[in-house]
Amino acid sequence: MPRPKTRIQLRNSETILEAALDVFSSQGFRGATLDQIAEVAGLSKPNLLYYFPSKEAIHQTLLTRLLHTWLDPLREMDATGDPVAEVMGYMRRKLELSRNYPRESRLFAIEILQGAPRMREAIEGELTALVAEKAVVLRQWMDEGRIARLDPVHLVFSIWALTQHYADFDVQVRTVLGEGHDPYAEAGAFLETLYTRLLAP
Amino acid sequence: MPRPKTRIQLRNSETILEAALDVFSSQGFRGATLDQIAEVAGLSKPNLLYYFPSKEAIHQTLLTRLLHTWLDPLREMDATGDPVAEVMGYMRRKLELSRNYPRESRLFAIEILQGAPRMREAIEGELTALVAEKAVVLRQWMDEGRIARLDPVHLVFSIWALTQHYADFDVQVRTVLGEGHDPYAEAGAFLETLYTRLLAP
DNA sequence: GTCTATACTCTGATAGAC
DNA sequence: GTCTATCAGAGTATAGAC
Repeated sequence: MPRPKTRIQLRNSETILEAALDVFSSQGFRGATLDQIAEVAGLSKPNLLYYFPSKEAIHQTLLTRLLHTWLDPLREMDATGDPVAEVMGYMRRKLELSRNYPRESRLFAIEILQGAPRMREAIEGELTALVAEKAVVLRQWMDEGRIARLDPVHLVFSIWALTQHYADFDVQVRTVLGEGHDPYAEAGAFLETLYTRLLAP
Repeated sequence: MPRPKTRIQLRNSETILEAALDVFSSQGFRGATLDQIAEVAGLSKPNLLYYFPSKEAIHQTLLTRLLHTWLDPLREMDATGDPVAEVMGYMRRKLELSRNYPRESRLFAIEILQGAPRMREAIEGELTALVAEKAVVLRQWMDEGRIARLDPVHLVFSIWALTQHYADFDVQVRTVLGEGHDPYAEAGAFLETLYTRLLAP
């Protein structure tokens, strides 16, 4: 039943995807088992395979959905806005994404780490195109002297690296910080300072 | 044969670990199979299990070795040196580590991403202690006005995130950059600028 | 639509010959 | 020390009852 029609089908599909996100993001594709997903979803294993043709299909559905969520913050960076504010806004939106969707961040990270076997197409297409488009905008701002001259693509990489770190390495971050810290609040303040200093013309 | 004695035993153990690093770092613990490791190592599967008691033991050996390599660059940061030069030096050594040991970086990343099930102890102990020790040094430098006042732990996180990104997300980095780029050379230049601006008092 | 039962494959580990 | 053969368990997927 690849295309759910009824309300129940839709709800069950969502329940499965929600459970699958939980398991795939913490165990990776091969580490995850249908048993685990079924348990989290509160459904039987064959029932999972009634809604999705295979484990692979569940995973693929998650990845496809993820890509849009993931690229939206960059897409919103506006060429007509104030340059520093736009880059800072992008950084903030990306950090919020890490805070609010850490499982999605880890799902994405595991996929890329393992060589993007199920996402290569999207990375070569949509993602690369978007970065290229925004690099033009950034370079324009640099040419106008409105932000510091930097490699625009590596500037984007730095935002990815610094924000996703807090979701992907959550265990390490919380362990090193110890009790009584709000990692994302502190990260927000730190990154605010970092990019203020970096971007100043 | 947990403790290799002869030269042949030592060489075979190393061959196995080398192959295992290849496979574990690109497939994760569960994604990796003994068959794959055996194939890469050019040995038979039972022969692997003659040298190591289990798949788990191979993995554990890799992780244990890894930790020291991983922490050395930070350990070398010298409290008596020039502050800016010391932080920059640490960043450079860490980037070199990503360039020269990308598989180790990915092995570490996958482990943390999945909640550090086999490394929690080391993170809670050795790693946290080292960061705490170096945070004192950094804070001292800040108090003396020799580098900018920043959260020292998040400063360390930023170095981890920005350098490891190039190893862990290698596929994405190379795809987005396209042909004819040297990611690490460009990263080096970018990070040099970033930390020069960030650390200036 | 959902369940029980099961087929079939993969994989970690062992036995035993050489 | 290394190999062939094989076991036992886990895991994906399907058959078929209800």
